[in-house]
Amino acid sequence: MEEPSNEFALRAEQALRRSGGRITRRRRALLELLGSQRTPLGPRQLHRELLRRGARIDLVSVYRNVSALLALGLLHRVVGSSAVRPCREARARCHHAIVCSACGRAREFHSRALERALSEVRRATGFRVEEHVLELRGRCPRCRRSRLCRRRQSRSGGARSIGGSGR
Amino acid sequence: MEEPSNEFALRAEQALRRSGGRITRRRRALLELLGSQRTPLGPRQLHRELLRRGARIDLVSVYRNVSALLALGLLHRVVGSSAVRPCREARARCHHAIVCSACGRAREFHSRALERALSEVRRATGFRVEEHVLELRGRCPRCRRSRLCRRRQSRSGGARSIGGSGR
DNA sequence: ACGTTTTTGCAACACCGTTGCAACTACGGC
DNA sequence: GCCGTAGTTGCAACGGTGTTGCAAAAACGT
Ligand SMILES: [Mn+2]
Ligand SMILES: [Mn+2]
Ligand SMILES: [Zn+2]
Ligand SMILES: [Zn+2]
Repeated sequence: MEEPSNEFALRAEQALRRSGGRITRRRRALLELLGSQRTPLGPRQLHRELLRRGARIDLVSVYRNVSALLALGLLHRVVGSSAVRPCREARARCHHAIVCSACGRAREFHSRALERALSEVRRATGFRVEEHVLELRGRCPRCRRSRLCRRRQSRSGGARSIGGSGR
Repeated sequence: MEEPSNEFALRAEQALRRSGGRITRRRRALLELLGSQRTPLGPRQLHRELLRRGARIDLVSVYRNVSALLALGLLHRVVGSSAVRPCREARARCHHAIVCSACGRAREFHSRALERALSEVRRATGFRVEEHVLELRGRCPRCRRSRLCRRRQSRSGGARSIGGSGR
Protein backbone atom coordinates (compact mmCIF):
# COMPACT_ATOMS: atom_id res chain seq x y z
CA MET A 1 0.00 0.00 0.00
CA GLU A 2 1.12 3.49 -0.85
CA GLU A 3 1.84 6.05 1.78
CA PRO A 4 -0.31 9.18 1.72
CA SER A 5 1.63 11.84 -0.17
CA ASN A 6 0.23 14.84 1.59
CA GLU A 7 -0.54 15.80 5.11
CA PHE A 8 -4.29 15.99 4.63
CA ALA A 9 -4.56 12.52 3.14
CA LEU A 10 -2.68 11.14 6.10
CA ARG A 11 -4.85 12.83 8.68
CA ALA A 12 -7.97 11.79 6.80
CA GLU A 13 -6.95 8.16 6.56
CA GLN A 14 -6.31 8.03 10.25
CA ALA A 15 -9.65 9.62 11.02
CA LEU A 16 -11.47 7.30 8.68
CA ARG A 17 -9.83 4.23 10.21
CA ARG A 18 -10.60 5.45 13.69
CA SER A 19 -14.25 5.73 12.81
CA GLY A 20 -14.42 2.22 11.41
CA GLY A 21 -13.91 3.06 7.78
CA ARG A 22 -11.71 1.37 5.21
CA ILE A 23 -9.13 2.70 2.83
CA THR A 24 -9.83 1.84 -0.77
CA ARG A 25 -7.89 2.74 -3.84
CA ARG A 26 -10.56 5.25 -4.92
CA ARG A 27 -10.90 6.79 -1.54
CA ARG A 28 -7.18 7.29 -1.39
CA ALA A 29 -7.15 8.91 -4.80
CA LEU A 30 -9.83 11.31 -3.64
CA LEU A 31 -7.96 12.16 -0.46
CA GLU A 32 -4.78 12.81 -2.40
CA LEU A 33 -6.65 15.10 -4.73
CA LEU A 34 -8.40 16.96 -1.95
CA GLY A 35 -5.20 17.43 -0.03
CA SER A 36 -3.21 18.64 -3.00
CA GLN A 37 -5.78 21.05 -4.31
CA ARG A 38 -5.42 24.66 -3.34
CA THR A 39 -8.81 25.77 -4.62
CA PRO A 40 -12.12 24.32 -3.47
CA LEU A 41 -13.80 21.91 -5.87
CA GLY A 42 -17.30 20.47 -6.01
CA PRO A 43 -18.11 16.75 -6.36
CA ARG A 44 -18.46 17.05 -10.11
CA GLN A 45 -15.15 18.78 -10.52
CA LEU A 46 -13.44 16.33 -8.20
CA HIS A 47 -14.88 13.49 -10.21
CA ARG A 48 -13.73 14.90 -13.52
CA GLU A 49 -10.26 15.47 -12.18
CA LEU A 50 -10.07 11.95 -10.79
CA LEU A 51 -11.02 10.46 -14.14
CA ARG A 52 -8.50 12.68 -15.86
CA ARG A 53 -5.87 11.28 -13.54
CA GLY A 54 -6.81 7.78 -14.56
CA ALA A 55 -8.74 6.75 -11.46
CA ARG A 56 -11.92 4.78 -12.12
CA ILE A 57 -14.57 6.00 -9.73
CA ASP A 58 -18.25 6.75 -9.91
CA LEU A 59 -19.64 10.19 -9.23
CA VAL A 60 -21.89 8.73 -6.55
CA SER A 61 -18.88 7.52 -4.65
CA VAL A 62 -17.41 10.98 -4.72
CA TYR A 63 -20.62 12.33 -3.25
CA ARG A 64 -20.66 9.70 -0.56
CA ASN A 65 -17.04 10.20 0.36
CA VAL A 66 -17.31 13.95 0.44
CA SER A 67 -20.33 13.67 2.73
CA ALA A 68 -18.45 11.34 5.02
CA LEU A 69 -15.45 13.64 5.19
CA LEU A 70 -17.64 16.63 5.89
CA ALA A 71 -19.32 14.74 8.69
CA LEU A 72 -15.93 13.99 10.19
CA GLY A 73 -15.04 17.66 10.05
CA LEU A 74 -12.18 17.00 7.67
CA LEU A 75 -13.65 19.17 4.96
CA HIS A 76 -15.35 22.53 4.92
CA ARG A 77 -17.98 23.52 2.45
CA VAL A 78 -17.61 26.83 0.69
CA VAL A 79 -20.59 28.95 1.61
CA GLY A 80 -23.29 28.97 -1.01
CA SER A 81 -21.62 26.35 -3.16
CA SER A 82 -21.01 22.62 -3.27
CA ALA A 83 -17.26 23.09 -3.36
CA VAL A 84 -15.25 21.73 -0.47
CA ARG A 85 -11.79 22.32 0.84
CA PRO A 86 -9.66 20.48 3.38
CA CYS A 87 -9.71 21.82 6.89
CA ARG A 88 -6.27 23.31 7.39
CA GLU A 89 -6.32 24.81 10.82
CA ALA A 90 -6.03 21.63 12.78
CA ARG A 91 -7.99 22.09 15.97
CA ALA A 92 -11.31 23.34 17.21
CA ARG A 93 -10.32 26.98 17.34
CA CYS A 94 -12.86 29.18 15.60
CA HIS A 95 -11.58 30.03 12.18
CA HIS A 96 -13.01 31.28 8.93
CA ALA A 97 -12.23 31.32 5.27
CA ILE A 98 -11.30 33.92 2.75
CA VAL A 99 -11.50 33.01 -0.89
CA CYS A 100 -9.75 34.76 -3.73
CA SER A 101 -12.21 35.93 -6.32
CA ALA A 102 -9.54 35.81 -9.00
CA CYS A 103 -7.60 32.59 -8.54
CA GLY A 104 -10.08 30.80 -6.30
CA ARG A 105 -7.59 29.89 -3.60
CA ALA A 106 -8.95 29.64 -0.11
CA ARG A 107 -7.19 30.53 3.07
CA GLU A 108 -8.27 30.05 6.63
CA PHE A 109 -7.73 32.74 9.18
CA HIS A 110 -8.34 33.40 12.80
CA SER A 111 -9.09 36.76 14.34
CA ARG A 112 -9.27 37.60 17.98
CA ALA A 113 -10.91 40.94 17.20
CA LEU A 114 -13.58 39.18 15.23
CA GLU A 115 -14.44 36.91 18.09
CA ARG A 116 -14.68 39.84 20.40
CA ALA A 117 -16.96 41.62 17.96
CA LEU A 118 -19.18 38.56 17.76
CA SER A 119 -19.63 38.40 21.47
CA GLU A 120 -20.48 42.07 21.41
CA VAL A 121 -23.24 41.20 18.94
CA ARG A 122 -24.35 38.48 21.29
CA ARG A 123 -24.76 41.02 24.03
CA ALA A 124 -26.38 43.66 21.86
CA THR A 125 -29.01 41.42 20.31
CA GLY A 126 -29.76 39.28 23.30
CA PHE A 127 -29.43 36.19 21.15
CA ARG A 128 -27.63 33.17 22.43
CA VAL A 129 -25.48 32.48 19.40
CA GLU A 130 -25.11 28.81 18.53
CA GLU A 131 -23.24 29.03 15.29
CA HIS A 132 -22.17 31.48 12.67
CA VAL A 133 -21.23 31.53 9.04
CA LEU A 134 -18.52 33.88 7.98
CA GLU A 135 -16.73 33.88 4.70
CA LEU A 136 -14.92 36.61 2.83
CA ARG A 137 -14.24 37.03 -0.83
CA GLY A 138 -11.60 39.25 -2.35
CA ARG A 139 -8.31 39.36 -4.19
CA CYS A 140 -5.39 37.61 -2.62
CA PRO A 141 -2.03 39.39 -2.40
CA ARG A 142 -0.64 37.48 -5.37
CA CYS A 143 -3.57 38.31 -7.59
CA ARG A 144 -3.52 41.93 -6.54
CA ARG A 145 -0.12 42.23 -8.20
CA SER A 146 -0.36 40.13 -11.32
CA ARG A 147 -3.58 40.50 -13.18
CA LEU A 148 -2.42 37.44 -15.09
CA CYS A 149 -4.58 35.28 -12.90
CA ARG A 150 -6.92 32.72 -14.37
CA ARG A 151 -10.47 33.98 -13.96
CA ARG A 152 -12.81 31.93 -11.86
CA GLN A 153 -16.53 31.26 -12.12
CA SER A 154 -18.83 34.28 -12.20
CA ARG A 155 -21.08 35.21 -9.33
CA SER A 156 -24.22 33.32 -8.30
CA GLY A 157 -27.06 32.96 -10.79
CA GLY A 158 -30.66 34.07 -10.67
CA ALA A 159 -30.98 37.84 -11.11
CA ARG A 160 -34.16 38.13 -13.05
CA SER A 161 -34.67 41.50 -14.65
CA ILE A 162 -37.64 43.78 -14.37
CA GLY A 163 -38.90 45.73 -17.34
CA GLY A 164 -38.64 43.13 -20.06
CA SER A 165 -36.18 44.98 -22.29
CA GLY A 166 -33.64 43.00 -20.35
CA ARG A 167 -33.30 40.16 -22.83
CA MET B 1 -56.55 49.70 -6.37
CA GLU B 2 -55.67 48.65 -2.87
CA GLU B 3 -53.04 50.45 -0.85
CA PRO B 4 -50.09 48.38 0.35
CA SER B 5 -50.84 47.29 3.88
CA ASN B 6 -47.28 47.15 5.11
CA GLU B 7 -44.21 49.22 4.80
CA PHE B 8 -42.24 46.70 2.80
CA ALA B 9 -44.92 46.25 0.18
CA LEU B 10 -45.03 50.00 -0.28
CA ARG B 11 -41.29 50.37 -0.69
CA ALA B 12 -41.20 47.40 -3.04
CA GLU B 13 -44.00 48.70 -5.25
CA GLN B 14 -42.23 52.01 -5.60
CA ALA B 15 -38.95 50.34 -6.45
CA LEU B 16 -40.62 48.06 -8.97
CA ARG B 17 -42.39 50.97 -10.65
CA ARG B 18 -39.20 52.97 -10.74
CA SER B 19 -37.45 50.14 -12.56
CA GLY B 20 -40.17 49.87 -15.19
CA GLY B 21 -42.15 47.08 -13.58
CA ARG B 22 -45.91 46.74 -13.15
CA ILE B 23 -48.04 45.95 -10.20
CA THR B 24 -50.22 42.94 -10.71
CA ARG B 25 -52.66 41.36 -8.33
CA ARG B 26 -50.35 38.40 -7.77
CA ARG B 27 -47.28 40.47 -7.32
CA ARG B 28 -49.04 42.55 -4.75
CA ALA B 29 -50.18 39.48 -2.88
CA LEU B 30 -46.61 38.26 -2.77
CA LEU B 31 -45.31 41.60 -1.54
CA GLU B 32 -47.93 41.70 1.19
CA LEU B 33 -46.94 38.24 2.29
CA LEU B 34 -43.24 38.96 2.25
CA GLY B 35 -43.68 42.15 4.18
CA SER B 36 -45.92 40.63 6.82
CA GLN B 37 -43.83 37.53 7.40
CA ARG B 38 -41.40 37.59 10.27
CA THR B 39 -39.61 34.40 9.36
CA PRO B 40 -37.83 33.79 6.05
CA LEU B 41 -39.67 31.58 3.57
CA GLY B 42 -38.57 29.85 0.40
CA PRO B 43 -40.39 30.06 -2.95
CA ARG B 44 -42.27 26.84 -2.26
CA GLN B 45 -43.44 27.95 1.12
CA LEU B 46 -44.41 31.36 -0.19
CA HIS B 47 -46.39 29.70 -2.93
CA ARG B 48 -48.23 27.39 -0.57
CA GLU B 49 -49.08 30.26 1.70
CA LEU B 50 -50.36 32.36 -1.20
CA LEU B 51 -52.64 29.57 -2.36
CA ARG B 52 -53.87 29.08 1.18
CA ARG B 53 -54.81 32.74 1.22
CA GLY B 54 -56.83 32.30 -1.93
CA ALA B 55 -54.43 33.89 -4.39
CA ARG B 56 -54.12 32.08 -7.70
CA ILE B 57 -50.48 32.15 -8.73
CA ASP B 58 -48.04 29.75 -10.28
CA LEU B 59 -44.91 28.63 -8.53
CA VAL B 60 -42.83 29.83 -11.46
CA SER B 61 -44.13 33.34 -10.95
CA VAL B 62 -43.09 33.23 -7.34
CA TYR B 63 -39.61 32.24 -8.43
CA ARG B 64 -39.47 35.00 -10.97
CA ASN B 65 -40.73 37.63 -8.60
CA VAL B 66 -38.40 36.59 -5.84
CA SER B 67 -35.47 36.76 -8.25
CA ALA B 68 -36.49 40.21 -9.34
CA LEU B 69 -36.82 41.45 -5.77
CA LEU B 70 -33.46 40.00 -4.85
CA ALA B 71 -31.90 41.74 -7.83
CA LEU B 72 -33.38 45.02 -6.65
CA GLY B 73 -31.91 44.48 -3.22
CA LEU B 74 -35.32 44.38 -1.61
CA LEU B 75 -34.87 40.87 -0.33
CA HIS B 76 -32.03 39.03 1.29
CA ARG B 77 -31.43 35.34 0.91
CA VAL B 78 -30.81 33.31 4.03
CA VAL B 79 -27.36 31.82 3.76
CA GLY B 80 -27.38 28.22 2.63
CA SER B 81 -31.08 28.15 1.94
CA SER B 82 -33.59 29.37 -0.59
CA ALA B 83 -35.53 31.30 2.02
CA VAL B 84 -35.73 35.06 1.65
CA ARG B 85 -36.60 37.89 3.95
CA PRO B 86 -37.35 41.54 3.33
CA CYS B 87 -34.48 43.91 3.75
CA ARG B 88 -35.29 45.89 6.86
CA GLU B 89 -32.38 48.17 7.40
CA ALA B 90 -33.17 50.69 4.72
CA ARG B 91 -29.87 52.00 3.43
CA ALA B 92 -26.51 50.79 2.22
CA ARG B 93 -24.97 50.53 5.64
CA CYS B 94 -23.33 47.17 6.12
CA HIS B 95 -25.63 44.95 8.13
CA HIS B 96 -26.03 41.28 8.80
CA ALA B 97 -28.62 38.83 9.93
CA ILE B 98 -29.18 36.71 12.96
CA VAL B 99 -31.76 33.97 12.76
CA CYS B 100 -33.46 32.28 15.67
CA SER B 101 -32.92 28.55 15.56
CA ALA B 102 -36.11 27.99 17.54
CA CYS B 103 -38.77 30.27 16.08
CA GLY B 104 -37.02 31.08 12.82
CA ARG B 105 -37.36 34.83 13.10
CA ALA B 106 -34.64 36.86 11.50
CA ARG B 107 -33.27 40.13 12.69
CA GLU B 108 -30.79 42.43 11.05
CA PHE B 109 -28.07 44.06 13.06
CA HIS B 110 -25.21 46.41 12.60
CA SER B 111 -21.98 46.33 14.51
CA ARG B 112 -19.24 48.88 14.41
CA ALA B 113 -16.86 46.51 16.20
CA LEU B 114 -17.50 43.89 13.58
CA GLU B 115 -16.60 46.23 10.78
CA ARG B 116 -13.44 47.18 12.55
CA ALA B 117 -12.57 43.53 13.01
CA LEU B 118 -13.16 42.88 9.34
CA SER B 119 -10.79 45.60 8.29
CA GLU B 120 -8.27 44.12 10.65
CA VAL B 121 -8.62 40.86 8.77
CA ARG B 122 -8.14 42.75 5.55
CA ARG B 123 -4.84 44.04 6.82
CA ALA B 124 -3.70 40.77 8.32
CA THR B 125 -4.39 38.60 5.28
CA GLY B 126 -3.39 41.08 2.63
CA PHE B 127 -6.60 40.36 0.76
CA ARG B 128 -8.56 43.15 -0.77
CA VAL B 129 -11.98 42.15 0.51
CA GLU B 130 -14.78 42.59 -2.00
CA GLU B 131 -17.65 41.05 -0.14
CA HIS B 132 -18.44 38.97 2.86
CA VAL B 133 -21.10 36.63 4.10
CA LEU B 134 -21.95 36.74 7.74
CA GLU B 135 -24.93 35.18 9.38
CA LEU B 136 -25.54 34.04 12.91
CA ARG B 137 -27.89 31.44 14.28
CA GLY B 138 -29.04 31.19 17.84
CA ARG B 139 -31.96 31.58 20.21
CA CYS B 140 -33.70 34.91 20.29
CA PRO B 141 -34.48 36.51 23.65
CA ARG B 142 -38.11 35.45 23.49
CA CYS B 143 -37.29 31.84 22.78
CA ARG B 144 -34.66 31.77 25.48
CA ARG B 145 -37.40 32.35 28.01
CA SER B 146 -40.33 30.31 26.78
CA ARG B 147 -39.39 26.95 25.44
CA LEU B 148 -42.94 26.94 24.09
CA CYS B 149 -41.59 27.98 20.73
CA ARG B 150 -42.62 26.16 17.61
CA ARG B 151 -39.69 24.12 16.39
CA ARG B 152 -38.26 24.92 13.01
CA GLN B 153 -36.70 22.76 10.34
CA SER B 154 -33.70 20.67 11.32
CA ARG B 155 -30.17 21.43 10.18
CA SER B 156 -28.85 20.87 6.70
CA GLY B 157 -28.85 17.38 5.22
CA GLY B 158 -26.09 15.19 3.91
CA ALA B 159 -24.05 13.69 6.77
CA ARG B 160 -23.19 10.31 5.43
CA SER B 161 -21.95 7.90 8.06
CA ILE B 162 -18.80 5.86 8.04
CA GLY B 163 -18.79 2.27 9.22
CA GLY B 164 -22.01 1.00 7.71
CA SER B 165 -23.78 0.07 10.96
CA GLY B 166 -25.25 3.52 10.63
CA ARG B 167 -28.45 2.47 8.96
C1' DA C 1 -7.72 -18.06 2.78
C1' DC C 2 -12.31 -16.91 4.99
C1' DG C 3 -16.19 -14.49 6.69
C1' DT C 4 -17.90 -10.21 7.93
C1' DT C 5 -18.58 -5.48 7.07
C1' DT C 6 -17.92 -1.64 4.28
C1' DT C 7 -17.59 0.41 -0.14
C1' DT C 8 -18.77 0.83 -4.87
C1' DG C 9 -21.35 1.18 -9.42
C1' DC C 10 -25.46 1.41 -11.66
C1' DA C 11 -29.94 2.81 -12.54
C1' DA C 12 -33.81 4.94 -10.99
C1' DC C 13 -35.45 8.66 -8.68
C1' DA C 14 -36.86 13.13 -6.15
C1' DC C 15 -36.20 17.81 -6.04
C1' DC C 16 -35.29 22.34 -7.34
C1' DG C 17 -35.08 26.00 -10.18
C1' DT C 18 -35.05 27.58 -15.22
C1' DT C 19 -36.69 28.42 -19.97
C1' DG C 20 -39.62 28.97 -24.33
C1' DC C 21 -43.72 30.27 -25.70
C1' DA C 22 -48.40 31.73 -26.14
C1' DA C 23 -52.00 34.04 -23.61
C1' DC C 24 -52.99 37.61 -20.61
C1' DT C 25 -52.74 42.06 -18.13
C1' DA C 26 -51.16 46.65 -16.66
C1' DC C 27 -50.77 51.15 -17.85
C1' DG C 28 -49.63 55.42 -20.51
C1' DG C 29 -51.68 57.87 -24.21
C1' DC C 30 -55.53 59.22 -26.81
C1' DG D 1 -63.18 54.21 -21.91
C1' DC D 2 -60.40 52.06 -25.74
C1' DC D 3 -55.96 50.92 -27.70
C1' DG D 4 -51.26 49.57 -28.32
C1' DT D 5 -47.09 48.37 -26.24
C1' DA D 6 -44.44 46.27 -23.04
C1' DG D 7 -44.27 43.53 -18.98
C1' DT D 8 -46.17 39.43 -16.59
C1' DT D 9 -48.07 34.89 -16.08
C1' DG D 10 -49.07 29.80 -16.60
C1' DC D 11 -47.91 25.68 -18.52
C1' DA D 12 -45.10 22.13 -19.89
C1' DA D 13 -40.80 20.62 -20.82
C1' DC D 14 -36.24 20.57 -19.40
C1' DG D 15 -31.38 20.38 -17.08
C1' DG D 16 -28.73 19.97 -13.10
C1' DT D 17 -27.85 18.15 -8.62
C1' DG D 18 -27.77 15.16 -5.12
C1' DT D 19 -29.98 10.71 -3.10
C1' DT D 20 -31.39 5.79 -2.64
C1' DG D 21 -31.94 0.57 -3.24
C1' DC D 22 -29.57 -3.15 -4.38
C1' DA D 23 -26.30 -6.52 -5.85
C1' DA D 24 -21.38 -7.12 -6.80
C1' DA D 25 -16.78 -6.14 -5.29
C1' DA D 26 -13.24 -4.96 -2.11
C1' DA D 27 -11.08 -4.35 2.52
C1' DC D 28 -9.59 -6.13 6.67
C1' DG D 29 -9.36 -8.82 11.18
C1' DT D 30 -8.59 -13.44 12.16
MN1 LIG E 1 -10.73 24.37 9.10
MN1 LIG F 1 -31.12 44.41 4.73
ZN1 LIG G 1 -5.69 34.92 -6.00
ZN1 LIG H 1 -37.03 32.72 18.62
